[in-house]
Amino acid sequence: MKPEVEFSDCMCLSIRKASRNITQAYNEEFQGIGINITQFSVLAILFGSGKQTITKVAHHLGAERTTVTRAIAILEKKKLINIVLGGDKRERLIAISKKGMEILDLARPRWKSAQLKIEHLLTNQIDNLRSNLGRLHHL
Amino acid sequence: MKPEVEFSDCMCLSIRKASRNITQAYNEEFQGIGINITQFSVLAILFGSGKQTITKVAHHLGAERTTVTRAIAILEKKKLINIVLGGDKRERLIAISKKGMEILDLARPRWKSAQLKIEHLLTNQIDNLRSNLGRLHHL
DNA sequence: TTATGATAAATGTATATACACATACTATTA
DNA sequence: TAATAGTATGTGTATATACATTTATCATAA
Repeated sequence: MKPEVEFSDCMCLSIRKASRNITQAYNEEFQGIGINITQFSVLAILFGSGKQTITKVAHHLGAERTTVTRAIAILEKKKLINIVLGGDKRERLIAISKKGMEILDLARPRWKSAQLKIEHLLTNQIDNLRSNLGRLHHL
Repeated sequence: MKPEVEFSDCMCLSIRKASRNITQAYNEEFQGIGINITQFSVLAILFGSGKQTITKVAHHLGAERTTVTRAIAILEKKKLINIVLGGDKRERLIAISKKGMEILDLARPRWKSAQLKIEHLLTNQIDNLRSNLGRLHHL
């Protein structure tokens, strides 16, 4: 009683499972730091690209704007960012705070450690994988 | 003012972004069907492997048990599954319902279409990618 | 048989994600 | 200038995910 379509190779299941696993691996490295990989990625972008709107952060991350809005709210509650109004009163400009910088410094080696573990696991295939993932822009 | 660690190649960001993109691609195919790719995957497992506990469904999916619990609740509300108690009263045995079968039949070609689009996009690299993703078990 | 440990599942809480809709402000055009 | 279109953001709602805790039941050992 086999279905006409073979479901066991569903790419969506594969990628989502991998995404969960990798996310957990990074978050384990972040234990005790006070942020997770999501928050780290926002702080890293603010550090690297400076003060900017939520919409721009979302573009940098390739994430939904409203998803970033919720992430920003969490970072604000933790005092890891500063939010100021610009000339355009629709905008809220987000900047990493002093406390955010301190935590980012703490987190960087943890991120690097997680990154190296993944890279080690995927040796020689990282470039392939990254280029595969990059193609997904066009969906 | 470059950080010591290059963050732009974060594997976690890459995979999560890809996961969101792929999930959206599948869900677009499912528009109008009444289920999404998550629900489809549960129904497909119930169809393929028969009546089983939530814990076993979670194992099949490689997902958190409590995540599956919430997914089951949604499928139950939609009447796409039947839940019965077995001899072991701790267990709830989940089976696909008649209505679930009908929707699964509707959804199968949509799934196949999404799958083919992804595979086409990743031609010749699918096996590489799948084997990469498969390695993530060991994290 | 009773105490204890193991197992299946639900629930509470926090966060991540997507989409529809609402709101406020800016820019442009008639 | 007034009307309209566009932009930045927030909020409501549903679902996905993870982890801690709780509850019910089963299995096993004293």
